[in-house]
Amino acid sequence: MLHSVCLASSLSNQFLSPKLKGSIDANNVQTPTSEIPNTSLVHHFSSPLELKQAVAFLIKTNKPLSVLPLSRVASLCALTPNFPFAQQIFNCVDQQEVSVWNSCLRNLAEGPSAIDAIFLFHQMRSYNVGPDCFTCSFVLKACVVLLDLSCGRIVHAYVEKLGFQSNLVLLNALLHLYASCGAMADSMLLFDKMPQRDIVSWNIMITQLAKKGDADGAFELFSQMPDRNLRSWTAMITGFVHSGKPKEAIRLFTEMEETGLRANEVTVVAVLAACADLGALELGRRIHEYSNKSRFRRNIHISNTLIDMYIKCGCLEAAKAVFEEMKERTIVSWSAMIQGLAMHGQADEALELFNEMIKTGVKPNEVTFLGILHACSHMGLINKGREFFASMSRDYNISPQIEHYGCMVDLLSRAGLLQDAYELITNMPIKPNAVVWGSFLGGCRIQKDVEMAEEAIRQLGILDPLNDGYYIIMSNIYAEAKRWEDAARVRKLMKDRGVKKTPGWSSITIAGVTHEFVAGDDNHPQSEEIFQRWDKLLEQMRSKGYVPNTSVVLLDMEETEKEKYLYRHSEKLALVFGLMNTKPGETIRIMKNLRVCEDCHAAFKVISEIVKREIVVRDRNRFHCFKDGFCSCKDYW
DNA sequence: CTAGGGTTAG
Repeated sequence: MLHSVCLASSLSNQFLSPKLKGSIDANNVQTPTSEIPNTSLVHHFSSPLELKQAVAFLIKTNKPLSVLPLSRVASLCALTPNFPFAQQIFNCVDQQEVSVWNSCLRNLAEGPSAIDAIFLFHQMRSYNVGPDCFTCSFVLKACVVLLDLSCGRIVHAYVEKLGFQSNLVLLNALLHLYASCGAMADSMLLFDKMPQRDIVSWNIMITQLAKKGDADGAFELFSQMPDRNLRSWTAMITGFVHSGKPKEAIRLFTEMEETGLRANEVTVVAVLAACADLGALELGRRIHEYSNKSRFRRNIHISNTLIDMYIKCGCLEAAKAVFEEMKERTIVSWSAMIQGLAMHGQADEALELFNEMIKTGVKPNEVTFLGILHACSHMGLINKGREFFASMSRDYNISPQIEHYGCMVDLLSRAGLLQDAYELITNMPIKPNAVVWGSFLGGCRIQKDVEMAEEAIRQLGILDPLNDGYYIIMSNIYAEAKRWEDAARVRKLMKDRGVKKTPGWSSITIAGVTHEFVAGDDNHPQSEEIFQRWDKLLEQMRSKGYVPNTSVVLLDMEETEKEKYLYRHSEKLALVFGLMNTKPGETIRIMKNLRVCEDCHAAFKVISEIVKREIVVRDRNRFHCFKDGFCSCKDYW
């Protein structure tokens, strides 16, 4: 961080004049004892007082002032007009020397106070010092950090005025700046009219387009570019992941490997993130091995992403193993692990981990609390949840965001405290969004409270009228209350508004091939066998006391018809297919895009006992791990 | 002497 430039030879003569030496009375400044070679103070001072101490220390101990890092001295003085010696010190600097300004700018732009670089740049202009291309480069860097578009435009004007139009480094920095400030049109315009481009120009555009969610546009550029390096591939893979296209990300990664390029740390992180989204455990494991074999095995980003990948693939134990063997952990590692335990319904362990984290001296952030609140919500720990919610602002000065309120509403309404939840919604300082009302609606369904649900759906009709999920829940609530006309009315409303129901699907991956099932699916080549196997299983299930719960079927029809529907739910098809195509005793892993259905949940518990297998289901909210007739969610979900 | 692009938890 402190790459200060020492102009060793010239500093004592040119920079700190005898006049200055005289102006600091070394005997009146408290300095560390001279026995300690206080290199840290001499090199790393960050306040005027420390600079004063450093100068006094050097004078007192008869050391050359030339060891002081010029750029720090100058930037400190330039930025601290109240410092009594600032002007004098500053006057000793050759103010017309652009390299001195550049050194200061570089340090500031790279450090935590990029805003000072901008300030210094303006001051430099007021001293009538002409910027050169390095000045522009450093200032642009600060502009990107601060998203300071207007300063960036000033620099752009200099670039034009000073004739740097063909300097690719500067043009690329401008591309980056415009795009990251949201001025994508300016960025594209510049990109289009650039006399020439290099690989960096293309990579910037790919990254930025993908960040804006335009993965197709990014891929078009990726396909067009004349040359690609590892960063191009990585940028595009990351772009697909961020645009919710993990399959494309993995396909591209495979293609990259075929060209003979080897993934580096960043590529590995991107691919692991794709595996996490897809639940692609086998590939994830392969990448883990590859990463361990490579020299970048101790990369903290990779470990963090591995934790997330294993969690999202349902391998809590593997995630724990990665977490345990990390030598250093960041808040991301802790938060990911806590969130993972929450997703798997292990609230006690999540809270334990939180305490351990606090003991280690790591400060929680807003994401950590989201994980903790999730844990409480998934296990119905009402008082603990309330306590943590209060604690986050009181003890850690983190004000709850809309997501935290969403968690609390979920926690309260799921636990049956609909009134408390409603009060929280109406009293919260932020305008409740669709997610908040959606959580409330979900609670209403569990509590079978039609009236409250109607209030929620009114709000949701305004906040998120195109989201099919809310209509489905409402219609479900009516259906469960046997209010078929109302249920039909909601369905019609949905149709009138042109809202399409998201088709539910479940998938299972066997030997690297992912098989997807939708409800009633008879397209799979093994459909007949699946249905037969299910009928056999059903007999065993009935003898264990399984009774089909036809109330989850929304349509008004005969009971036997309902059962038929029920038995063709996508998760059941995927499970039976899995049982048929894996070895006895092997864990079955299923993914579902929606929440798992109640009847399937009951059925899976019984089946896990009959077939003596662990069945792990990842639904859109959390994991259910079925084993010996029980589910890890303890039926609270 | 000095400059530009790709990374993790919700």
